[in-house]
Amino acid sequence: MGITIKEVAREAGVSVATVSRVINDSGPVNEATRRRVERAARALRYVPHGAARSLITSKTITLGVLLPDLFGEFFSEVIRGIDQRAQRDGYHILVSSSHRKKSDIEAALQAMSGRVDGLLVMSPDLSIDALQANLPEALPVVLLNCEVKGMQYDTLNIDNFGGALAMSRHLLALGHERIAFVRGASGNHDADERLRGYRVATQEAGMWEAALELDGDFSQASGHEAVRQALAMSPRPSALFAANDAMAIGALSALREAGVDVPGEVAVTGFDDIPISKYLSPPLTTVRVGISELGAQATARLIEAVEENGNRTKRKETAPTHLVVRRSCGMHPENSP
Amino acid sequence: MGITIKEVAREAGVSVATVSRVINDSGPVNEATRRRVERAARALRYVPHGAARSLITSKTITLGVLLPDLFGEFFSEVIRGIDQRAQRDGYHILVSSSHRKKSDIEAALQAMSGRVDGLLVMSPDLSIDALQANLPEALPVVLLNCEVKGMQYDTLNIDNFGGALAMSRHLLALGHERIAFVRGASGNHDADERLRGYRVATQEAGMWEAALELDGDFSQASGHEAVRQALAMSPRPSALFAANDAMAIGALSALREAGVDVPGEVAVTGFDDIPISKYLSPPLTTVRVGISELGAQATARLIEAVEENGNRTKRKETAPTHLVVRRSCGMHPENSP
DNA sequence: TTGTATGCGTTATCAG
DNA sequence: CTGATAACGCATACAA
Repeated sequence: MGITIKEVAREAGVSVATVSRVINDSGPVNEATRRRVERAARALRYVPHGAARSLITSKTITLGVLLPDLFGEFFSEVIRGIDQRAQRDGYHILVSSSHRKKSDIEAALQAMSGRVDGLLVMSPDLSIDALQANLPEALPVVLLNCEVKGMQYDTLNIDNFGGALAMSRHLLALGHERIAFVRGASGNHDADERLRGYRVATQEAGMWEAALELDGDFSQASGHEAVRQALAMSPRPSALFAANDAMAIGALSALREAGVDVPGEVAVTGFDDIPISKYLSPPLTTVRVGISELGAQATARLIEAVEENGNRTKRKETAPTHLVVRRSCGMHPENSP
Repeated sequence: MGITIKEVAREAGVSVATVSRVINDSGPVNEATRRRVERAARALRYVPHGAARSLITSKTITLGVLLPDLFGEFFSEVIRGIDQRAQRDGYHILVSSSHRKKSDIEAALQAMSGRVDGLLVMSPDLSIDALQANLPEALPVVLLNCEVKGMQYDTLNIDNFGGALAMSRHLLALGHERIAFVRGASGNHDADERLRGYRVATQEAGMWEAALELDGDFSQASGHEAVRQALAMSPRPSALFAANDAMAIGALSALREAGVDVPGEVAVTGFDDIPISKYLSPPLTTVRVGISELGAQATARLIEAVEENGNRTKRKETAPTHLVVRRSCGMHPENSP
């Protein structure tokens, strides 16, 4: 057990109230006394107990972050954006990831209660119901890239559909007639929407073909594998649109191994715009979504809700906002087939 | 404010003690009563208040993680390793990063107190003194990749020197006579040690030359820039050893832009072995350190210390361990100049 | 099997 | 300016 405020008070010959005033710089305190208290605190290596503090102030200066996984640069970027914004406003982040089972999520949610002032949730598999059932009524929540089922929570979504649609149209405009698409993880909301964008674009151009849709799971390895299938097709696709950058990178490496010229023979595009994309050769063309900004923006919204909540203004006087992050395509692969 | 145990007790017509027993499954309780309590709890959406719980049990089931930054895949991997291990043992992680100023670190350290059961610190710039001054006496700490100044804390270090030494010797053994080295961030402990390994190897072979040491700061951009300098030299180096993978990736892209064949004309090697390295073309040769395992191992050690600490066994009955993570080189670039 | 009462370390509200 | 003292929400000896 550490040193408590009580021991500091005794050491300094004052009451705990005075020590508290000195520590928090709240209320008036004689300069000499202040000095005595500070010296005592330092001598004893006193550090205030966070949990006790939270209990009485009902503030934790901490934001809970629920993530599905921590693989690859995508989540790294999201966390970075979140952390940066949080830090800027003096908040910490309590991270919990890799929740496969529903019970895991519930446990995490429960464990967060009383330890965080707000919650940032990015869990495609999580239902709103599960959230509601395991969350204290009053906790502000921002949903990041979750399927919006109700309107009760603030949400922030990547424009998956629009991005994929625009990129597909772009490729079509370049004259590509056979565009292969590497799907994301099955059942994943992002994956579904991107696929939908691809389908709408290719179907409206009369270029859709079931065989051109390749399996994938967002991993580099699956992108690598998809290329093998694509190369076996005849006629061979002239463009490959991967549902995320990681798969595009895997695809790129497989194409090189196979001695296929990129983008000469096959154009490759991704989705996400993770930082490393710029340093690949050739630079990966990708739908830009501003990942870290996404995290930062969501965090900003959450903090706003948290502090607003602090004013006990009945909460929810402001309607939930539903933002969609616009994206732009890196319109790069100028090679027409 | 959320629902408290008291309200559940009233709703169920029992005392708070009974509710507590039901929630924690501690102590005996009549089956019928249990049912009543559970129903009441569910009806009210009761979720125990974490801070209050921590206060009385002096357990937070949370590990604090102090990181210097969150850039790139390296830290992403470290966090992943930490989080996985933590989760496996039922702990959460409270992350705090980007501490440039000393005051930032102190603030973070203080804010963690009472909110975590142990601390994982990876901060090359942090002095042991600063740690001691701002940490409760009793908090278990594991230092990850920090310069070991004293023996008071458990530490886990990458074998930076050994890895760089081995890689440099490997390149020399392949016949390279002019090996350029891209330094890491100045003042960084890891960077210094890797540089030292390179120097010892090249000097003992009589191949060291001041001009071959290039500036860098661990960023991809700096690797990119370093290549421009290297290419301007004459005679041109036949190998480039970057102090981390990110810079090696930047170097790779610059070399491609310049039309230089890798590894034909210039061999490129890195340090860290971040996951993406495998998918570059050509695959990046790198010193393998098992980043996520590093995080996992450190976490395991910390949890051990935490739980040992729980038994109030006076703490520190076990001597601090100082592990050095062995590394191996990816002995890949078989091209001799 | 259940309830009462105490205390965890702080901050906040009042008197003095 | 300072000091008692009551919360905060919960777990737990101890009584019943």
